[in-house]
Amino acid sequence: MDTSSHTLPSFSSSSTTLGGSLPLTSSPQLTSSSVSLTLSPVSFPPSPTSLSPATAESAHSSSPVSDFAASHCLEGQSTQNLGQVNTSDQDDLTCLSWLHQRGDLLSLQPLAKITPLPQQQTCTPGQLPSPPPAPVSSKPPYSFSSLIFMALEDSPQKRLPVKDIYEWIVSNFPYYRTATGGWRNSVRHNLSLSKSFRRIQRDKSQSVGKGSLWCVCPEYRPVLLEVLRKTHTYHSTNSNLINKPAL
DNA sequence: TTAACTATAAACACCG
DNA sequence: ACGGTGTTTATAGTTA
Repeated sequence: MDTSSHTLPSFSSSSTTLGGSLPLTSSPQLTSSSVSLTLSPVSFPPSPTSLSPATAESAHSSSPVSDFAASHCLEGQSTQNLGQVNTSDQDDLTCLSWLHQRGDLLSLQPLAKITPLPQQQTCTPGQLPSPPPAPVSSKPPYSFSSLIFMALEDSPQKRLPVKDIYEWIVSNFPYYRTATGGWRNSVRHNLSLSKSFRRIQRDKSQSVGKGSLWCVCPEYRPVLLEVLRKTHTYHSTNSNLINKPAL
């Protein structure tokens, strides 16, 4: 089985969340020149989730995500890597390196700042105001790849163990607080299959708990960011047409 | 209709 | 033995 076809954070709008059943109700917002993400406070009345801290903080240009977006540079990685995709990747049918060559990633329209969820404060204490709690009945519009991406970007070290990724998602997307455990399997599945994420073997001397640390592959960062941008654009465009509850 | 992609479920192996 | 983690396979749904 060719797993490569499953590994990319595709930004084709064909995903279940992005272009599929359109279960969404939240409205992620991407901002301007920093290509950062912000949440729309009112676009989706039944907005259950909000674009996480990543998006929220980006409004302040202070979150890891926004920092990344602004700098287009990964921790320990120079920007040159962003445009670099090795030959093997380019040969890959699923290679999305062309995205890196696009010049419109910095030309997103500015959007309204959002009000972050209260849970976000648990992740980034002291940085965000407390918005009213969002309903938990609707599924967030983000693919698991996006969720993982946001979680990793929001971590100080840009890397997290699976357990912390779970916690970040639950903290920022209340839907998953009550969702059945299958989504965790999906998270692990995504981490394992997606080229966007890389496993970092923990230093045994520092190892606390099980598992490895995961980080975003720098060359796929723009791709993941584009996924978020497209998600945002899609839902912004259709917010007045689509208001379908999650499954 | 087909390909591509994502979500979900399940099975299995490994490790602490 | 158990639970968490990581990998792999299979299947279904959706869009282009």
